[in-house]
Amino acid sequence: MQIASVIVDVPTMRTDKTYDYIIPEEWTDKINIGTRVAVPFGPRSIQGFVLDIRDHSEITKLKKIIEPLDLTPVLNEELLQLGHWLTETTLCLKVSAYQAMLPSAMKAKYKKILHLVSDTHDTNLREIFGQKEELSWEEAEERKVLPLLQKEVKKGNVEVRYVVKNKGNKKWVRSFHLLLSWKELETVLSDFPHNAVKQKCILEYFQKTGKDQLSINQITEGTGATLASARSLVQKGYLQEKQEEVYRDPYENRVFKRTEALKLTDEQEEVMAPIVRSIDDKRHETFLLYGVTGSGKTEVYLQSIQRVLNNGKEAIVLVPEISLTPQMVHRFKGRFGDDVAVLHSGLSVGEHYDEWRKIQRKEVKVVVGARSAIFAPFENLGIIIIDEEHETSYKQEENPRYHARDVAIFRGNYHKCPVILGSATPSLESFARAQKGVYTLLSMKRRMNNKDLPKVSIVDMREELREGNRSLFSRELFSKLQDRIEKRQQSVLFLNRRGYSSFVMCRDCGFVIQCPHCDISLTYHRHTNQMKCHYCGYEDHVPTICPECNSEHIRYFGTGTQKVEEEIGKLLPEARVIRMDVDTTSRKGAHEKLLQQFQEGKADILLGTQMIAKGLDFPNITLVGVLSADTMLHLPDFRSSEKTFQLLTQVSGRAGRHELEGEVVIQTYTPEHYSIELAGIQDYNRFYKQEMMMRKIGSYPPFYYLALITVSHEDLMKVVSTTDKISKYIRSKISKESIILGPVTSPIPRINNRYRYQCLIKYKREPDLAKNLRMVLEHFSQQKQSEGLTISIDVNPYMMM
DNA sequence: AGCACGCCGACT
DNA sequence: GTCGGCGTGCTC
Repeated sequence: MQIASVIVDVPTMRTDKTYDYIIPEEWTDKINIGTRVAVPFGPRSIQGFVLDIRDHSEITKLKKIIEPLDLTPVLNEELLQLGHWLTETTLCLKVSAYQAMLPSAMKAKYKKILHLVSDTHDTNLREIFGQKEELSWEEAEERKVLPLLQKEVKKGNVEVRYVVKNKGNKKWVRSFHLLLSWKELETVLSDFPHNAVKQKCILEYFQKTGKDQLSINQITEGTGATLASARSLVQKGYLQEKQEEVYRDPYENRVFKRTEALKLTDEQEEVMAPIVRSIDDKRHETFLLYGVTGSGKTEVYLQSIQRVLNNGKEAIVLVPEISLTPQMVHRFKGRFGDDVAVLHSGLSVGEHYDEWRKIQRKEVKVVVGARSAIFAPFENLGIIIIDEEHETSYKQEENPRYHARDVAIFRGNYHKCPVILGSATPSLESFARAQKGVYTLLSMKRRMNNKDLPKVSIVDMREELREGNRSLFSRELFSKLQDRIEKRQQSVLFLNRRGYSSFVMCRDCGFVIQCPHCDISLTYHRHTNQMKCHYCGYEDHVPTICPECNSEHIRYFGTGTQKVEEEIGKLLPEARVIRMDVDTTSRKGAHEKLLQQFQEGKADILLGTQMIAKGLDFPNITLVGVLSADTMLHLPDFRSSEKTFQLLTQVSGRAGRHELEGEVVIQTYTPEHYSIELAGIQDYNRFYKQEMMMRKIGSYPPFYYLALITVSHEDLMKVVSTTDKISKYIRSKISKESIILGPVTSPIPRINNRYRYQCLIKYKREPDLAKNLRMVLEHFSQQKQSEGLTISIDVNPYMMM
């Protein structure tokens, strides 16, 4: 007898272990390690992952697996190992780890069904069920017969069945297959009964198109006939009806212009050499490809991948979500055509699932995608590339809290293949590792067009104020904007995060309206004239008088993209502006469309947030303006300088990428800050040195590793005491070289009426830390359940909030 | 997570 | 005396 060890889909600590089940005879060849299965668990049935198959079990009262949910295993040996490693390093549950590796379409849905026991003659029950034997739980609830039926369940007249729904994700199309040869068809048509015109039309359509298979849509569109007519032909034995599986193609009807490999520059040749060596030697090596904006990193990626494909292997390319712009997709599809699958959050669940299955069925060789694409189920990986390596979106902010870079290196090790981390502004962690020789540093210092980096001027906005300029634009930026419009060149205006854009404040007493449930200020939204909390979703109208001092001088402050747009409208009425922010790009495809319009020269100014910082590569952009460089500098985050520097450098890189020279204007209230000053002269090396010094002084990464424990509960006292207990426990278990900060309040002390406290651990080497942190989770898991206490642990956090 | 079992208050 | 509240504990 075969026994399967199964991880069940119940995301709690107490069930975070394998449960043994008997594999029924009829499934022995279908159920393998890595297959998803439906299993009984208590009174219900749920989904599980088979992790192991053995011939005995210590458990005596074993149940049987209900059925397999896949024909081929969804997790291979590598992904199983990877899942195990994920749970160990990020302290997450095993189910969460495995689920994170699969498309969300594979997450089971459960359905409860009330089933009428067959020998019941109760007329009342018969009436409720009607002709059917079954009734869905939801329907019973709706018809308000649930309490009655529950009583019948106790009596044994009705039973509750639990069904694991392997969501019908595949898209099927009804199609008809011609069973006649072309010659036979001709004969049949020549003598076709006159009372069946539509049927004749269908056969003639087959003849006309010369296809031996047509979908029902093609038939109805081509002939006006209906399904019934086609079915009649099936009856006559001329056609065969089939269900054909089709992929939903998000890039359907799109032609990608085929591109050829470009001639590499000397610098590109130089960095290619060690990468190619690593590919050909089948040796794992992590490269940090540090190349200034416009130095041609993408071409290096493309040609490395070509090399890998020539060796019969596969490639994963990660790009940050926001830069999954059509431009990047175009370049990959253009070079590798149908060998490319694209995975990103803009796809529907079904589209995502289809792309994933193309990978699983080995129908593609290259994946371009956001963070989770790192789990693409390739079995013969030859290279992993992470573009814009420094981007924080590679870190998942929910369980499992993994960093794609770490997963990439795990997989690179497994497959003995190179991992390339590319950036114009590498993260300090990566650059430090490259300096230490852990990664191999490859540099590209020149732009491909041999143009200098754009000229950057930093404008002190305090000075502007002193001179009486209260507008959003400095005189310098404004005159340059005017100049570009006259010259019919394009400009990009960059504004920081929407969340910090505008808040509501009283001008008399300075009172800022905060969320009643969270300790952060509410954001003003122009289109609804409401204030909204970005953490809990609370919304309210803007008050007409200040709740604090009753003054009427209450208004919104700060600068949102909408406000800038209005101001441009006033100052430069002739300028055509395209605004890109969360509001204008939320509709599917809007992002792409707006960029398209800008590219076609339908606007003079592109105004936007974060999302326009990357990937823009239009020849006519000659001016980039950053309206306020310091908004993110003052965030309570040790990486805020790094983020500011990266952002300013990336944005500046948008200008002058082609023939025309580019200029950049950065407006700031703190021009003396090193991250702004050094971004201005685009001096990464000096920034690196300066920032490393700051990190050393603050005992932050890359000098120390971090682990952050956050405790939250409605009761402040409980939070403080729990965090204190945890801090004391960790202190007792950890070496003297490590630093523990806590308990301290979280940078956002309250979200959704729950108080938040933290304990931050800074360490260099703590082999037992994961074990101890797991102890903390286990120890408090009981309290967690009963009292609603939440404890989250983030190893190597990126968001300190 | 769900669900059963079990022990206390407010009702026919 | 019972219906139903949700605290506790378990699921191979």
